[in-house]
Amino acid sequence: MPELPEVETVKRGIAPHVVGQRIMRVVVRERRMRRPIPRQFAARVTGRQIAGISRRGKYLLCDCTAGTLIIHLGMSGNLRVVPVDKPAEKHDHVDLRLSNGVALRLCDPRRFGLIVWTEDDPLRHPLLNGLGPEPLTAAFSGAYLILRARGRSVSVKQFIMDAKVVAGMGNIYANEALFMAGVDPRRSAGKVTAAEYGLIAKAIKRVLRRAIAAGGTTLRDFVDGNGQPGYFSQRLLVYGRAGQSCHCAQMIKTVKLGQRSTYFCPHCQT
DNA sequence: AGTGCGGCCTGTCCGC
DNA sequence: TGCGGACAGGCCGCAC
Repeated sequence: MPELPEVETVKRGIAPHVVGQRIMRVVVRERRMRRPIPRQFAARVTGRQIAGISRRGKYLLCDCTAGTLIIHLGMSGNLRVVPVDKPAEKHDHVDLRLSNGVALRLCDPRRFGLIVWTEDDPLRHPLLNGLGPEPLTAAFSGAYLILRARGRSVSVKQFIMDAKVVAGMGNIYANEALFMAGVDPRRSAGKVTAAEYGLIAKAIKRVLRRAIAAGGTTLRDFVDGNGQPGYFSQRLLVYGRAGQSCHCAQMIKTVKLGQRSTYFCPHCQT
């Protein structure tokens, strides 16, 4: 499931193949995504040159001449560079055929993802407008978190998974970061101390950087822009490890917080 | 405003 | 072997 490190991995994987290329042809095989792909999509996008690829939270931004493609991979999406004549398989919904003979192919079995064309400032687009700071920037810190957490009663885990608080934190890395910070995910966000938020912010940055360095986390189906899995799953400390022992020898527990599976060590996280 | 929950969607896995 | 159901979860929209 692509979270921030996986999207960053995809971005780095596809960039060398697509930046500077022209979109010669757009093939839409399935319009039903989180937002239906409009009829005019192909006509709007065809002929544009790709100037660069960037990322905001879990959104990929494909900066083109006079417009931007905003792409989200949802739960199950992947974006790959393939030879233009490679036959499309099930769930290969969109191809962008490029001037260098490759296609950028969007595949998304669960169709939770989206691809949107905008000619306005993409960062002002309703999809991106309300996003919190990027976790790997100086704007994201313990001081910022304690400020935002004032009066919040939700669990600290739900709080750091709130995209309005910080962009791009998904379930896996929220669990890992709280373990690394030694903070119990069930605690109310408003009652976590400033010192603890300092640890949480540092842990978030550390786990995301490490995951990016490992090429992301592949649990079942994540592959990068070249079809390669990520290796961070081997380094997960608590996620998916209920019933196994923590390094402290205590058993890792699981509970549901906001409908999401939550993993923690009752001994290490207080 | 903040909170909680249902819905979207398919593949996988488990138990019967 | 087949089938139903639970689960995975990012994000949105709705109700309170």
